[in-house]
Formats: sequence, C-alpha cells, structure tokens
Amino acid sequence: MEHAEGSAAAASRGPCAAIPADQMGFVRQILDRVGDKWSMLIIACLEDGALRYTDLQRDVSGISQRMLSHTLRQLQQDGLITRTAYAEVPPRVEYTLTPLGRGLIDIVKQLIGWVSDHHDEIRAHRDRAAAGS
Amino acid sequence: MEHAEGSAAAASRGPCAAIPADQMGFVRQILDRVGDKWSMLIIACLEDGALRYTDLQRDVSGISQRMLSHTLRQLQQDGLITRTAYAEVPPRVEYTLTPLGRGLIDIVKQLIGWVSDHHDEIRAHRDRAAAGS
DNA sequence: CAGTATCCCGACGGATACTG
DNA sequence: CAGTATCCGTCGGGATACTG
Repeated sequence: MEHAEGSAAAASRGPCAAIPADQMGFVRQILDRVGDKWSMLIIACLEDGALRYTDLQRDVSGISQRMLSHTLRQLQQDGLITRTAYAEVPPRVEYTLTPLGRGLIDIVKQLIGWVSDHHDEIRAHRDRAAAGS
Repeated sequence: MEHAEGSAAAASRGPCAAIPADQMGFVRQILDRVGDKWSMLIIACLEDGALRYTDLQRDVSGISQRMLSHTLRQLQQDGLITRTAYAEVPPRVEYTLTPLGRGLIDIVKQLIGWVSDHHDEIRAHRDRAAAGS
C-alpha cells in the first residue's frame, strides 16, 4: 500500500497517520509549549506534590529565575499547574499539578525514562557522526 | 509527610524523583533535541515507513526546507533515523526510523494523542487566563 | 522568599535564490 | 527531486539588578 492516498479511509487521518492534519497547527503549538526546554522538567518535578519556587529552582537547577517564572506562568495559564500564595512573612508560594497536568506526567516520565535509557546510545551516534564525517 | 527530605530513601533518587540529577544535564540536552519544534512531528510521520524528502515536506506542511534538512540531519546524527539515497535520476532519498527511533514513536504518539485530546481544554484555560486577568 | 525588569546575545527559523 | 547558501527578523534564554 504505497500511498493509499485518495482513498476515503486515508482522508480522515491526513498524511501523518497520527495527526489529523487540521489539528497539526494546534498540535505543534501545544507541543512547543509542553515540549519546551523546561516545562517537562518542571512537570516531572511536581509529580511528588507541591513545591515552592525555590525548591523548583534548586531541583531543575540549571534554570534561571526568568525562565522559571515564565514557564510557571505559561503552565499555569494552560491549566497544567496551580499557584497558591500564602500571605505570610516570609511569603510562601506553592505550585502543584492540576488533574490536567497530572495526565501528562506519565508521558513525561516515559520520555525522560527513555532518554535516560538511551542517552549513551544517542551520544555514541552523535560522536561517530561528528568524528567520522 | 510534608517534605520527607533528609531521609536516606530520598537521597538516591535526587531532588526530582524521576531524574537522577547527575543526568539532568543530559536529559535536558536530549529533551531539547527531541522536543524541538519539528523532531516529534517528523518521527511521528515516519511511523508508517520510509518517506521521501518531499513527502515529509508535505506531511509536516508548515516546515521550511531549511528546518526540514536541518532537523533530518540532527535526527540522523543522533541515530534516530537513517537516510538512504538512491543514485538515480531524478534522485530519490528515503528516510526511515532506526530501531532506536522506533522506540520513541510510542511515546511521541502518546504525547500527540494527549495533546489532541486536551487541546480544547488547554485552549479554554489559556483564553480564560488571557481574558480574566 | 518570590518574584519582576532590563539588557543583550545567540540560536531558531522563515523566505528566497541557487545547485547537482 | 533533494537539497545548500544566504539574508534577516524574532524569540529564547542567561546575567544582573532591583522590589514587595
């Protein structure tokens, strides 16, 4: 079945099998958000429960305040996490996953797991490609 | 069990539960590669089998030649896809997933599936956040 | 403690033109 | 057909300094 395009069966699922094609733009958009440099890590870190700003800054480690604040706000606006501020001194703010965000952690964990499992393999390929030609 | 930190149990798994912390840098690096704007889409599109350059350009649609070439080369260097050129006229080049890359499609498909399932939900949150305050 | 504001640079990434 | 090369604007994202 080389192409199978033009058939009625293929019409509904678009060119990419997995992607409805009319949603391609959207998928890209969300994928960009969710798959950006920090979102996944933050989501993964929130798996265990609420974390404070500083905790996240430490756990994700490499992240700058700017990116942490920014990403947290994005995630919050997308309804993936909730922000709870306690009016005390010193101020305390906790971030937790929403049910929506919780639906993502399984996938995120799988992805991170996969990366952990294969990073050396990828590294090897990358090196060979860089060295050889 | 507010924090439970300091316990011996927590020590081995680092701050983030899912991430060994010493691998955090790596994870970030690969995650960046895999989670970039186009890689996931290309991988998803290659699920069914080999595709040619032009096919990919059509399937991923929004992508420019520059980014398609670039991303393909990245993926190839990471050992996620293979490039096969046939010395004919007109030239034909086919891209396929390696076993390594194939290990990713399940996760990628899950992620795309999740996004498809919840994009309206996310959209709603995003709109409310933008409108309300 | 939990951010915001500003500066700034490099990479991302689109458009266009050209090549084997 | 399957790219590469160049130009160029936009944005991600780090460093630093400041605020409630």
